[in-house]
Amino acid sequence: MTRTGERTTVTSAAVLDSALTLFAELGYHGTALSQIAESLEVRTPSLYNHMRGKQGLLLTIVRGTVTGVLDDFAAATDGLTDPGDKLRAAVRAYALRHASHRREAIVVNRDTSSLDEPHRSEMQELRRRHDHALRAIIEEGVTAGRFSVDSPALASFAIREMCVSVARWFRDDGPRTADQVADEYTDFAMRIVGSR
Amino acid sequence: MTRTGERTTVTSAAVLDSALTLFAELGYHGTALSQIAESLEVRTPSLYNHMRGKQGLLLTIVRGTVTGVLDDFAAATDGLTDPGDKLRAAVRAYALRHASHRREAIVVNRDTSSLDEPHRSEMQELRRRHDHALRAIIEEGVTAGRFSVDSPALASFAIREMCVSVARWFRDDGPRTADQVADEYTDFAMRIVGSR
DNA sequence: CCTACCGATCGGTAGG
DNA sequence: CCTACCGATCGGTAGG
Repeated sequence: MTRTGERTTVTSAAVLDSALTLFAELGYHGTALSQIAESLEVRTPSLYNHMRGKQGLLLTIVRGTVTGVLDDFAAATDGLTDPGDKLRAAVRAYALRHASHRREAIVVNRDTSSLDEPHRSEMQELRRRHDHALRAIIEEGVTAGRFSVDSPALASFAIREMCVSVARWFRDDGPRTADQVADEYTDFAMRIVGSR
Repeated sequence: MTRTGERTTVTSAAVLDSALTLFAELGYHGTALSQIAESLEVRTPSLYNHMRGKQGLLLTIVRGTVTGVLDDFAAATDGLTDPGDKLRAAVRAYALRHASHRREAIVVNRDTSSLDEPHRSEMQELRRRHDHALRAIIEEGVTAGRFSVDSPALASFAIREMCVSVARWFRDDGPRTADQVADEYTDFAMRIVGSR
């Protein structure tokens, strides 16, 4: 059935996946709906059977990713009480996500600001929530005398961005698995906060 | 002479500065030349007396920044032989630049890929050169038994992106000076590589 | 799923 | 520095 010129019915998931790839590569404003249509071998108007519009695609991508990050964080740290254990688990989950959902991470980081209001503010608020949760762990560790860092805020920024960068260079066919990278970045994070 | 409705003659530098601000805020593809013109209180065609075109603005920004990064690196590490000293100096210069040239850093990181060929490849090559130089210091330190890190490549990525992130949150009117931030990030870098 | 088409806006040029 | 204007392309709609 998979012969040349075949006609695969387009689905919402396929449109979203194509948007994800193109937004990640060319940016939201650098991608035309005609390119998404072309990659799916349909005409642009046909896309409107599977999406609300260009903004809708971006919102779906961003919302799904930021809520996923928050869910990851909650699941990873659930039940843990030691600040070291919590930081390790939180960073590991965050780094792992950036290796396994590279396109999503790139789009969220570059294009969340291209969302129309009120969605932009909503999504930025959700991102801040994760930011604060990570910082709280570091502050907790400092207070408990387990971490040694001058500014928890700076350490938190540094750790976050370090993880985000994984999305930009990780390759599935590279020399390291996502797990290995996540482990190594977790070690970096523990070193940054001076864990002992 | 600075009364309302005044007519300040537009210069190339003014066009570039306005482009820098708008590209950093809205992205290259998200910025229209009409917005740059509006911010300078002239009509769009007038811009062409001071630039080659939109691509020319982007190239000027990117080229100036990446060569500046390379020059910073050379000046900072010149004459140093100890890997610890070299890494400290290189990271300090890189972090400092991201605090003091925020807009440039944001544009280079987000929009270098929007450059037309052959400039895109040229600029990416220059960025790689800095990348390799930083990594070489780490490898040197590991070989000399001064640093302790599993993968110099991963550590190098982590340190670079950590510095880049400074451009995204640093404020001149914030609680920390650029120097203080650079110092703290340098310490983070030394911790990441396990300097001893 | 398509063709036909919309108004808006884009970067850029002509010509003064 | 401007007005006038260019072709191209954008996201999206009508209507089937």
